[in-house]
Amino acid sequence: MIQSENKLDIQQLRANADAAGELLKALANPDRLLLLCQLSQGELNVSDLEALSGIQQPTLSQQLAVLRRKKMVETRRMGKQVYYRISSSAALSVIHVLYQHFCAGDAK
Amino acid sequence: MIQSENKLDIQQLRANADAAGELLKALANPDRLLLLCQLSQGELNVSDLEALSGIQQPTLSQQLAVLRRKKMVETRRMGKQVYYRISSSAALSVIHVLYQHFCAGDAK
DNA sequence: CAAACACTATATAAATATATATATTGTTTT
DNA sequence: AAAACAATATATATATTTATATAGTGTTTG
Repeated sequence: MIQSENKLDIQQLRANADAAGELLKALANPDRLLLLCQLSQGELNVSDLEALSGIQQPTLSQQLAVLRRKKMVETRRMGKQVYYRISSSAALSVIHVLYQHFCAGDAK
Repeated sequence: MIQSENKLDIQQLRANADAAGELLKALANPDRLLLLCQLSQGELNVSDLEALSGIQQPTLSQQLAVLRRKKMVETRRMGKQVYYRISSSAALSVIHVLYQHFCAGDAK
């Protein structure tokens, strides 16, 4: 039955689109992109991120909380510092593509 | 001056993050992703998109309007039909990456 | 030119996200 | 144990997005 196969395809596609949409919503904010861009170079603690991004502390914590909640990052505590790293390979892939398109031409 | 160089880097990064954020915001919705996914295979008119996506007409028009406004797609009229195609290469790149991560394992 | 068709626009209520200020929780140092 | 430090949590006003209903525009057909 072509009709029902087609239906299934749409449902499958929609499920995928929902999942991909969740990922993009987690990334679709300049602050969070900036943070993930820095983290794509390796693990950093919150003070590092604050200095490298120029994001003020309350906003920083709020946006890091979003990234934690949406499973984009994982953390590890060492003494007073909390270190962040990217935990989503899909997020990392998107960050790389964005880097190509939006940062590749920048002077170093 | 290391300090001012650093400042410049942050400003440049932020400008890039703003631009990339605009792109992701345009994509960060399941309906729009589904539409762009279909369009990544080639040009389609609105009736095609409605059938292929299962999105109801008013929502479809609203989301197509968003994609037009944000310059993700371009259109061309042929008689009564309006044909859509992806006009943003950055969007296309992101769609491809998402396909790899979220659709690659699907049964055909 | 009127009806049908394909599509776009407007309106509005509800849900989410953002900006910003303030308070709180752990950890180390003295 | 108190002070200082690094980070998280809460609160709230504003803005943006989404869902949904309804109206309108441009094109072809009879």
